[in-house]
Amino acid sequence: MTSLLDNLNPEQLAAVTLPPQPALILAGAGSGKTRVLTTRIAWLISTGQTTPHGLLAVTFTNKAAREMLARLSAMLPINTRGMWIGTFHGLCNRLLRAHYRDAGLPETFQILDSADQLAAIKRLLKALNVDDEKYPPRDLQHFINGNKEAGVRADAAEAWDDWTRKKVALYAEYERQCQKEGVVDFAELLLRAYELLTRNEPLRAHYQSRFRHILVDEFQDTNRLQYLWLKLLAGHGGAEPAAVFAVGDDDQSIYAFRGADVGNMRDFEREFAVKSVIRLEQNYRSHGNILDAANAIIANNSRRLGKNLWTEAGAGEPIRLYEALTDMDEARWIVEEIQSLIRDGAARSDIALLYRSNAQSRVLEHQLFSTGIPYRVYGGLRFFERQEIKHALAYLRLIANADDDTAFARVVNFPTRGIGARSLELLADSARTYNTSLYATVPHLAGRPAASLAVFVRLIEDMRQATRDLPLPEVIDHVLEHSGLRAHYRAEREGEERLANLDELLNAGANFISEAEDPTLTGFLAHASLEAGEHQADAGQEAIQLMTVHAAKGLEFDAVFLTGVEEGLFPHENSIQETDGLEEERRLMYVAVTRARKRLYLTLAQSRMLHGQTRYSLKSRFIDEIPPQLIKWLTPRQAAARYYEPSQESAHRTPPRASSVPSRDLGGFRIGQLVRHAKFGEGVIVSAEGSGGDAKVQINFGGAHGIKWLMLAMAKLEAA
DNA sequence: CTGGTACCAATTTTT
DNA sequence: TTGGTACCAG
Repeated sequence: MTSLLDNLNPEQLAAVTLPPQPALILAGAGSGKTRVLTTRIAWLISTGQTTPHGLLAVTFTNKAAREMLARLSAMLPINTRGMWIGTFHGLCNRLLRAHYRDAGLPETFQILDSADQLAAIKRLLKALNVDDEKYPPRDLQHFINGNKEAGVRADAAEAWDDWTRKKVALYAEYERQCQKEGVVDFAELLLRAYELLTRNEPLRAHYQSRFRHILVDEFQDTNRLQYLWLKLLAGHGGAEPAAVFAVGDDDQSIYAFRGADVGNMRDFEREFAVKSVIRLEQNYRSHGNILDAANAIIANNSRRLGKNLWTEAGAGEPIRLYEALTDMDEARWIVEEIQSLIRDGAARSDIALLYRSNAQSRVLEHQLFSTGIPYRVYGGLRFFERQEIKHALAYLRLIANADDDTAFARVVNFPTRGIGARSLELLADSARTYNTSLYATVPHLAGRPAASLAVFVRLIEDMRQATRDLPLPEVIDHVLEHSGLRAHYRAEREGEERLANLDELLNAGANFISEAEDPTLTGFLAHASLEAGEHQADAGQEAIQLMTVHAAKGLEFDAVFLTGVEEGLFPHENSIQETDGLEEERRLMYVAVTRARKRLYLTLAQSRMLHGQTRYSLKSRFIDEIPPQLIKWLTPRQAAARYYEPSQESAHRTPPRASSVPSRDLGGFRIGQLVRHAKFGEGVIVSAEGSGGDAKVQINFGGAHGIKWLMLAMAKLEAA
């Protein structure tokens, strides 16, 4: 029993053994957060304070939930199956399945992923003849999800102008459509579960008395609705509220753009009158210099809950900084450095290349590829998002729930069976008149298109009959064969991979029934929506790891190359306009830096190809926020000066694409040159117009002043 | 219904 | 530059 608590540091121990009361654990990067969370659960159970049945633990990703379960089984000889440990969406799905009638849903309700939701919205706009220029489907999707995540239904949504009123009306129409089809989107899972518990007193009382302990991971990433859901489930304000154990790090909140609200941490502290705030600041991951840099960067943010990382490990190596001329040079240099790291015995999978935006990966990939270094890029399409898989799932969904119009529309003519846009329009109109689903409307239709539609409906009916009593993998196999999907991809020139993926779907089905708690077709379909597949699989593979900084959250590597550390890129130029955008970028920088265990490289390029044109940028302000003594410049100081400066040093260098820049009389200045302006400070000349006395130059001064056009004659520039 | 082409926009993303 | 989408001809 005590062995459970061995090797915890004092703060971790304090957190794990807190009495049952609201607690907020501020867990810094690499401070053993998951360990504290799982040990807390194990401790609660092994000391008899609760049973596996009496607690609920919630995470954001399936990966985190799985890891928690795995660690828990290693700590305690209990069967974790059936425990309420999972993602917000997974747990809400479970709740809604168990009480589908009370929630007003069909037993086999389907879950729309984001792409399905968008398709459903487009279909709705078409059916209602709405101008999708004025109401872009994407905006509407954002509007609907934003409202749902704030806990606001269409009938409660406020509108001050016609445009918003129309959006609210469309939101209401969308709700109706989903209800009719028996489908729920991701946000709906949460909102529906929340409303179920709000309205159904006995049910609420049941779960409130059952879950006496609620543990929340990554609390800083919760949105408003998730917070309300937790508050409700905890019985906050009641006589015997559950003990909510919230773990998070406000400095690692990087998902505000998708609704995460760090404010929930403060609200939690206040509303739950949290007495125990525990800071986990001892870091077990990185060397001192890296932590010092991270601390220094994040100290520039205001409104922090406050935290400073430290380590017992030594200072370690300095942070290496390399400034290249172009993005290609940057990539070339990185790859050379990687080769030398590998020569020195580094494992490829312990080296990561991080970037702010996905577009940056191309150059890096190109260089790695041509050098023959194995690499892996994270963040592409996931298994259940592939076209052929979505098609197969659509057939399965129709078998489970024929009213699912999104699934219907997806495969009614795939493989092609002569059902064109005309017929579908006709069908959709009819469906509107009868207020039935597309599928159910088919028998009402007359004429030629009706015949081919009827054949399709017949096909689905036959498949449903034939698979009624088959085990899941055989159901899938039957559908693949009889839908014509296999034949279609067999005939396609490059269909081999798709065929292989379809076979993989069979395996997924087989795995599912051997492991799942709900081994039904409906269960499998929910699984496919909620767990689209691993972005972060094959971590053990011997390859260099490439990913965005966002995707790297939670991971760690011996050596990290953070690339493109430039104004405009990181911090991203768009973020400057957003409220608190810069602070979120800084948190992102903090996350990036704290991924490194031993060695951190920051790299940047003076010019970079972006959107088909060359862009010139300055080094990121975040570099200036790192104490200079922690940094080792790998670029000689004079080389860090701009190559296009008319100095002897750079005279022998070939300015890239010099010939493509039209030569103009810019009074001795050149495009790309670093200059100083009396008021705006340092900047790079990005482009120019006119020449001689009329010459105007566009200068990128970085975030504070941005990009400006100036009359050369007036600006009194000097070379910096 | 397929294939071509013209146009546009272009962070970050889990469920 | 790239990728996605939207529209038109065959």
